Amino acid sequence: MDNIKKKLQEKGLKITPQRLAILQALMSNKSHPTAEMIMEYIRVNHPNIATGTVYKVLDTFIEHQIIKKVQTEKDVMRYDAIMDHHHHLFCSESERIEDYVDIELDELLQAYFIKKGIPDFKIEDIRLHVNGKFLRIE
Amino acid sequence: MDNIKKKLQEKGLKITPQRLAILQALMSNKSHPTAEMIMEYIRVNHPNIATGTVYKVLDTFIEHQIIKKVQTEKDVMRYDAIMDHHHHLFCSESERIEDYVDIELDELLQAYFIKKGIPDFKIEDIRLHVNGKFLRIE
DNA sequence: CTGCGTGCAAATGGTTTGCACTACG
DNA sequence: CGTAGTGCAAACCATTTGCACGCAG
Repeated sequence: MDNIKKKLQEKGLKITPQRLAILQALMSNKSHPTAEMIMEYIRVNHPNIATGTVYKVLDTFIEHQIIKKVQTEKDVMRYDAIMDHHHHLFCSESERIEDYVDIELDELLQAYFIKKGIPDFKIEDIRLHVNGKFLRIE
Repeated sequence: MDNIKKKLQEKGLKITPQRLAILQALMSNKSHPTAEMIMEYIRVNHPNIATGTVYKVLDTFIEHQIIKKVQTEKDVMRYDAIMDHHHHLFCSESERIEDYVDIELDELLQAYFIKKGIPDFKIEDIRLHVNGKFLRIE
């Protein structure tokens, strides 16, 4: 929790109960929640938080690189508090999205593109979208 | 153009001027247009087409696997008529999205994941989101 | 204190929907 | 002809915005 406060301070952001609640929700919840899921989660301890505030706080976090938006084919945005380089596993049968970390793969890709390159394109970042099915229920 | 008609017939879809125009627009336009861009493009020859119709046609095409939605971080959907396996290059400075085909890479990835696998996950499809900058203006 | 952050409610904008009408097969 | 497809306009719904108030620094 102090960890969370420090994160805000480092970025020069004011510490407010709302921001703490939202960031804490995102960090405890690794399921890449939507704005609505976050609101539901924090509403227990934070009944009066406004919808607009949640979106504003999320935008602020994104601007300051504390969280990221996750791309999906649906029209609801999902948010991710893990900023280390990672890929995503998308379930083709549900809304489930999980992180996938694989340093070996990253090195393989890096080596491949250093050797091969893409014409007229400067690569900054490569993310895999792995679509498939989870075999274990969670 | 007959090619386009055949595509619709194969899927058991009725051939209508609207569908032909929309599919033709998508196939001639490799820039992954939004619904609005498609409407603008076909409005020249097709002034009376309804917004709702465009979305319905696009949804029908997606259902019948004639086109795909492209994932972006923005809240507008973009559409892609190229169904062969390919990856995407995203420009970090503009809205430009280009296709990236690389069989060698696909083979590399396939070999890698056959060997390594992902625990409790059955991979169906892997797409790279390559973020970066285009060095040549188009 | 001073202005950034919040709550609220109204506005926005891409997309969807319902229904009567049209036209493809 | 019968039904899938279209046009139109209203509805939807996630997200944004404007503004007055509140609270962190």
